[in-house]
Amino acid sequence: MATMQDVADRAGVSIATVSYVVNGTKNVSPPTRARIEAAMDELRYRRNVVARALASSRTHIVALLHPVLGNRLGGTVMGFVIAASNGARARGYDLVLWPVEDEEQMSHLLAGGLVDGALLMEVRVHDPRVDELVTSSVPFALIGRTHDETLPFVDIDFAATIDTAMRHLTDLGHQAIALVDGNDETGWVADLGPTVRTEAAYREHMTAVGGRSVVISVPPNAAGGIEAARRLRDEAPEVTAILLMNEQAATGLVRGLRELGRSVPSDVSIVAVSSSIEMGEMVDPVLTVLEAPARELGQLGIDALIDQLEGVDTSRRQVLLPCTLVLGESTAPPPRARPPAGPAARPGGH
Amino acid sequence: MATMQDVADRAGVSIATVSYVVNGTKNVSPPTRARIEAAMDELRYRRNVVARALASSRTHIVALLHPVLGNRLGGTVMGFVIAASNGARARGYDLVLWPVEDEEQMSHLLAGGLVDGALLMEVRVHDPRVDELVTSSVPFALIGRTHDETLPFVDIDFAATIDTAMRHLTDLGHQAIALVDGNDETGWVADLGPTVRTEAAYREHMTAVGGRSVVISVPPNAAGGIEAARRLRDEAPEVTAILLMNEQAATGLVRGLRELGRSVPSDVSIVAVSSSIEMGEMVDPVLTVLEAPARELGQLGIDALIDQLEGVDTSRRQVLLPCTLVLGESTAPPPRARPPAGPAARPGGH
DNA sequence: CTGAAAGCGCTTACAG
DNA sequence: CTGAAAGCGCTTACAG
Repeated sequence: MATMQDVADRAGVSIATVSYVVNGTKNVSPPTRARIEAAMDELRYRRNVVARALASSRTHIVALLHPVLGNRLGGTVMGFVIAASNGARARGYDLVLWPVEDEEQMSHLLAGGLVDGALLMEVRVHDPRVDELVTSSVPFALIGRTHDETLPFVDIDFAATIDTAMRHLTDLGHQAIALVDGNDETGWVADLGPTVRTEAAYREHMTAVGGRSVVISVPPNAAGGIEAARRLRDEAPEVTAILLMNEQAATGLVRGLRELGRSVPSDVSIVAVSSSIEMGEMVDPVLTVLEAPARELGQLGIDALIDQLEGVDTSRRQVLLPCTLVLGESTAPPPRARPPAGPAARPGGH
Repeated sequence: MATMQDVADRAGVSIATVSYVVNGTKNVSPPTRARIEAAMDELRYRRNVVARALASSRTHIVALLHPVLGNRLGGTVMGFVIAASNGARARGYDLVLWPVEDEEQMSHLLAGGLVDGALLMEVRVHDPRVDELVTSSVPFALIGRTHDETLPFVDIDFAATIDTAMRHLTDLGHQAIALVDGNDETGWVADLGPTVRTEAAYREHMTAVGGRSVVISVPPNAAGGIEAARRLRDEAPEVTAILLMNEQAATGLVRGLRELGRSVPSDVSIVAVSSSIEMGEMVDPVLTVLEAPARELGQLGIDALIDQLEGVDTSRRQVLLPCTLVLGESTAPPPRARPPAGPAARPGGH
């Protein structure tokens, strides 16, 4: 591996001058620059990133902190990770994945000086990692928000998203709408920003329209979905539409409903919130989803972090993106609102 | 941030001695060691990993090379990434995610000296990245195999896995068994090791038992599944069981079959190969799956790489792990082999 | 068992 | 426009 000194020798200049052209930090006369570039080509020179990091005290590496607990499936998370990784590279940074158990381990890692900053995902409403980061001096960016909404963040606009979902269902004629979301033994899922904010937006909407809020929390799996169907029958049989914030329970829910004699969408409609088209297609009937802007969030998150590293004031940057409604086959008018099938039964008909 | 020099000053020793206790590279007398450890605690010393990397020419970072093209959903990939990341940390390494378009970009990145080695995923049978790596001197490990089976690797044992699947189906009484796998415009999916090896093992099995091989390749989505159902009816109506190597087409396949009047599992059985329990649960009926050992592969892959970095001879290490059969609801005896329902119809009955 | 010193490959004021 | 030189914070023969 050729070093900068090798290039300097071959071009007949000092190592400093090579550094200037490699980094574009100072003007170098065209002839000198040409000689240096030729030398670099001939020697296939690649600047050693470790040496650069030590000398400049900037590693150009950023960490993506992912909680070990939360390795949920979900195309959303994967899309987000990949977008962040690509976005970092596009700006000359590398993304390292750091599985972080708790805030203590996090500080430990951050103190090693390997990374210039950190990007947090799966942010909880009460997130000790964030508390630790604000007291430390490590630059960071959040995908999601804690309860402290004065910090910068990029996140899904849950209010707008739930609004869209509700409008879609209301336009179809639904009034009794329930929310089915996720839960686990640790309480981790229940404290996630998306869970909390979706529920808040849902309750707010129901209160505004004078309806009753029905929230059912079940584990993120097929059994959870079946349980949700049963509890809905027992606790709120009037419900004709479900907001689903638990994609892994989707198939179980459809199945549970069917086993109780209710089919989707003719008896009950389902809208999956903050999901993906791919996940929606895994269900029969194909789910109507509010597609999470995973790639956009990944990109915006990494941009916020890198902007900050490069001196841009991001302290006031708070970005909210809504999910996009993608119609599937799981939503339809509620039974009573639907016009009867044949002309014979049409009320007030001929 | 305290430096090693700060620690040395406070403990009244030289910086070299501090380095010896930090790294455990030389014996240090108990009293000296105690003084140094106290100083480290008091100063909250953390060794600067960048400086260590430059001095030792070992960064303790390894890259996980993931093709940008192949950002497929799939719990398997995510599980594997997380296991590799955890496994690396457990051995004192960090994993960086590198989205790599092609082998040229890969070499470029590797030349920067940031990583000690690379772990490849989504290995294709003809993989230019691997060709490039063997000619370079960068240590690497493969999750998957190319056509060149003299290289070390860790991979799924497709022969054993297909064997298990076939035995399960054969035990139930199936004989006409088809393979439905994946395909895309680029041909990328078709060249993936798992696709190629599953098909080879399937054909071999069918030939051995004197059956006809039926292979249907469709896009990895709901429409693909529906297409597969139609083609099966047209091209091989005798088929009573399907090996599915395309989890994203699963729901479409079940649905397509049903729309053609064939239900799962009473008319047609399905076994999903190299899938996950989570994905199987996304389908109704819950799929019988051959669960991929994602976490084990991630762990073994990272271990192979790190062992190599630490001087262990891994040149002969080839590990194959079978998938595990997890029974769902999608497999049952074929229609004709099943005993009729009531005693009235029992052949040879009273 | 401990230390002085060279060196890893760069960046960056500073001087000319 | 170009260069000499200090310095980033460690590791590692080598010497004692």
